[in-house]
Amino acid sequence: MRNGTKIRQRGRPREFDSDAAIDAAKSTFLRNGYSNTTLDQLSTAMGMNRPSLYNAFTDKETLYQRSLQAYADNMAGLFRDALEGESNFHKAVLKLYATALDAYYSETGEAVGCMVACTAIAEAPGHPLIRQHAKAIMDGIDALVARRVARAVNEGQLPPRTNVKVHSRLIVGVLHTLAMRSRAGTPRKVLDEIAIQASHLLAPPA
Amino acid sequence: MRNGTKIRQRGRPREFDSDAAIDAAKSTFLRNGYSNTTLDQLSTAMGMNRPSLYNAFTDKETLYQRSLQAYADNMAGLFRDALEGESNFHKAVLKLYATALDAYYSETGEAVGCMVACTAIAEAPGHPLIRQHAKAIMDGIDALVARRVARAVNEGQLPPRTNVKVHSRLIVGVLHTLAMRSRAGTPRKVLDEIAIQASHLLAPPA
DNA sequence: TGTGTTTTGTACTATAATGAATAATAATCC
DNA sequence: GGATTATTATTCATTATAGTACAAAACACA
Repeated sequence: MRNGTKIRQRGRPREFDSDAAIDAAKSTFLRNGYSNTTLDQLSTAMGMNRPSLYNAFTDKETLYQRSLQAYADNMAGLFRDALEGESNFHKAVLKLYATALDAYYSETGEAVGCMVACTAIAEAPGHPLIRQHAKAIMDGIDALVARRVARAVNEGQLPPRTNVKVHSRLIVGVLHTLAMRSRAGTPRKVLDEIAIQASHLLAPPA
Repeated sequence: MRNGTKIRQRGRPREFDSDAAIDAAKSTFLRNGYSNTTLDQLSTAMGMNRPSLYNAFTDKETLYQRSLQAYADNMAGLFRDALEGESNFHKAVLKLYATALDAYYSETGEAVGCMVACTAIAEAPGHPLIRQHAKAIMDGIDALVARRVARAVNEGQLPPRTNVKVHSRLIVGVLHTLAMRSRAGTPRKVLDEIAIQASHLLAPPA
């Protein structure tokens, strides 16, 4: 189904690139949230009209889920690279936070935070599917970090009695506050300080 | 203007209690978020029809701001009591987190998290006034905690070189992840563990 | 060249949302 | 009791929003 590797279809060819369209939807949803985004905004941003949009992505909620998953996949990749690329655990956590902040502040100078923490969670009580999806993504990030924490324990960079699960959730918890605060308008400099201090407490250097 | 201490007005008396109405609006907004809440839902929950609602509270955004402020005032009071009521800093932080979790899980068994973190922040990019309001409330909570942290430093329960501002923001940051995770559907037991572990790291006992 | 297939674009429908106009109602003040 | 004032209840106007019907367009295949 993905656009890059697709075989020529039978009928009239699509005039949009599926990945680019999802990417545009992602940015729109990330900025405006789910409920506050209209299909007109989406179809404009995605460069396709509503019937094409419905034909390709079923409806608003499905499109949101697709966008959310794309966002999560991308962020998980970035986080994994940050964590696994550094053998020093302290530096790995520092890099994790720097990577997150780069993403949270990326969109055209306006801080938007994290799509999961700042848009999906808001819809949780009213949209069970979105809640479950958000929960699953958060669990995935926890697990990603847990693997790195377990390695740090094995390599003696964290005490052997460390509760890996809980400790990972605390490390991820800092991502949550960074997301919140960035979207609230806190200057990046302040969040850099928080990230550095957090990495000292949660991943003591040497 | 508040209802409890009000002098008899001239015309027909109001049939609703202002505080109770705001409280109902608060619950509705907290659960559904700002954009996903309709004025019909609000007027039903508040037990008044739309014209009365508009007459009393101007419009949706103003009503939201009033509700948000009421929520923030209430939570700030609870947090202050939790922090100041305990002379032992570790226990104070534990109590802070327990207080927060009680609130995040309060509404009829369904976890709703924090109104600021989970509904106001979502609207931040599209509604500058809500963003500023949320930022101000978060700064207030930071300051509240900072006072308690400064006291802990003075009383030798934290090292003298502690960066009070940053450390407070980390303590508050744990509230953010608790809010996120509760609304995502994480069982309370898990969040209790996170809270305990966080208080050990951020407010070491003795 | 013609047929079948899928997408596009225009236009439309039904519904839901915010907000307001108006008249009836219930109190105070004189 | 009559005037004044503020609130309530009904109703409505305007806009916008999600989703769709239908015909024209652009391709593959034969």
